[in-house]
Amino acid sequence: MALVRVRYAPSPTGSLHVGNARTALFNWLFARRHGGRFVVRFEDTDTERAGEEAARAIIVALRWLGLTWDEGPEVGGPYGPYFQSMRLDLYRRYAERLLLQERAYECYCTPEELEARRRRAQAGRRPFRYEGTCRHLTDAERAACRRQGRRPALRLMVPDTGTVEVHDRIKGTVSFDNAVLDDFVIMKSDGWPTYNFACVVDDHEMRISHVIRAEEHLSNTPKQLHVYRALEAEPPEFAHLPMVLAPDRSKLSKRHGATAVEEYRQMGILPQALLNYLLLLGWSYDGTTEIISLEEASRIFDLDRVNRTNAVFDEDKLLWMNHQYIKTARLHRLARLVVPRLAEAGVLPDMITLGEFRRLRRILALIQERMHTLNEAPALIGYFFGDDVEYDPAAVARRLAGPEVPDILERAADNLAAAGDWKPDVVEQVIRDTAASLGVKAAQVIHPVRVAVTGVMVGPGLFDVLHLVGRERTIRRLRRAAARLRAGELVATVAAGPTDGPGSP
RNA sequence: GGCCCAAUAGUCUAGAGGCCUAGGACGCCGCCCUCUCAAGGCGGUAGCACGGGUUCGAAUCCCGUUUGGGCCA
Repeated sequence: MALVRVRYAPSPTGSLHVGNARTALFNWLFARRHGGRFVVRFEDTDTERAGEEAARAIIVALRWLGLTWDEGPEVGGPYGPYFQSMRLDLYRRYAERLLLQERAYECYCTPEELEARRRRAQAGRRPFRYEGTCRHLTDAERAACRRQGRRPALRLMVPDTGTVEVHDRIKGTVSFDNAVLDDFVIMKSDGWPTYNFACVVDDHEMRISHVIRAEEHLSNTPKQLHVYRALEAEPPEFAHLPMVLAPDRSKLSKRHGATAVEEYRQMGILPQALLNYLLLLGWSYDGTTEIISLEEASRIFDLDRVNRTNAVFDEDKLLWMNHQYIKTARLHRLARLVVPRLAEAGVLPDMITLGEFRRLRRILALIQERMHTLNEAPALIGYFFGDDVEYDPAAVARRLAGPEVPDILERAADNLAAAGDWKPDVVEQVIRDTAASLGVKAAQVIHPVRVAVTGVMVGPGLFDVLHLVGRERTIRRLRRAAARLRAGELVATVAAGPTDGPGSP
């Protein structure tokens, strides 16, 4: 195979959509797999909507995902610039050549005239197709139009018989009747190229060998093939990816919730997890293997295992995938990821000491397998920090409501204060001894102590929790909770609160 | 409306004529483990859109219908 050169060519009209991220990923992987080059360029000829800000957002998102490009914005390359709006001269040169070679012609029909014809066709239940009105204008007629102040668009001459065949790596051979095509516009009267023209000129100029893009472009491909033909250029290979859809099988849009890579970043999704999830949307390795790193994927990915059916974006599975990556993340890395979110939640200061960082790592070891997204971190580990805890009313009602609870808590506090080394197994022994001396089951001590110290009913094993919460903090919270219970504070809160549990003994 | 693509459980997928009484995963349900919640282990739920062909034999090939998606308008 000749040098593989692929491109991701987004239109900068918003943030990076997850469907587009998958397209970028497949291109990136294909380039890696075949030792090729991955090019990024912005198709910003739709001046109304395209924006610099959007381009920036897309660049940031691609960087965050780790989909680096060999040529493109910010990195440059031999075929730049990589914004179509900066390549207008090029399109004009190509267009002029086609005009000279009489493969394209000037069209002076105004939008109003075309619209009228379109309506007439619709009324007659006929598909609208530009009939080549201006194909055979004489020089004099053209001059007359220009004198009226009309500016021409440029149309490509398309044969009206025969077929064009798209040889697609994924769809197979797809053929289109030329009869359904018309002499489409390649340069608009305002001097800007149309999508199908600029795209082909760029792919040709940039020596793109494989065009891997979403299926929505399949219907554009016959037109593009006509442009290649007119340019006497060799078309690249095409591969049209199935679409990524919303749960209701419509196009994934804002009303379905998060659609942008950036939103998933904010939700606490890891880039590796998002990439892995996206990889499985339309591609599979053996039908069984699911956890595949980018590195691994870049060795085994290929187009022949891309399927042809549209896929629904399933957030539940993404969350599961994220959990897989969080579970197995190295603690050091996880800690670094989580610090900003803890700071934001006010659990930790922005800057923490090395000692605190180390303690955080040990805390994370306890909860990493129950964390599905990074932003669950504050709720999961907030109680390891600070003086006081917030009590979940339901937890208080369920575990602290009994009349014997204050005694149990104080007894536990006393015994823990007198304990030897503050280690998990020592803590465990003390708690079990406390239960024994009180003549109750261990669970009757464990549950109230957990709620008194952490404020919630759920969490890792209690002895590990107490160990890392720390002796002083543990004892302080136990005594304080006992006192507040005696004063009727905590229970009163519950009685007045909306969540009144059964209040078990 | 015209053209194009597709069709395996709620979702992602394996399957390229007999290996399929259809495999894996998410979700959901149950059990085990257990100080709780997770995690983990075990088990379960649920599918070849429909109708015709071809063939000794079809999830797999062909045609049609239906449904979904895309492009153009």
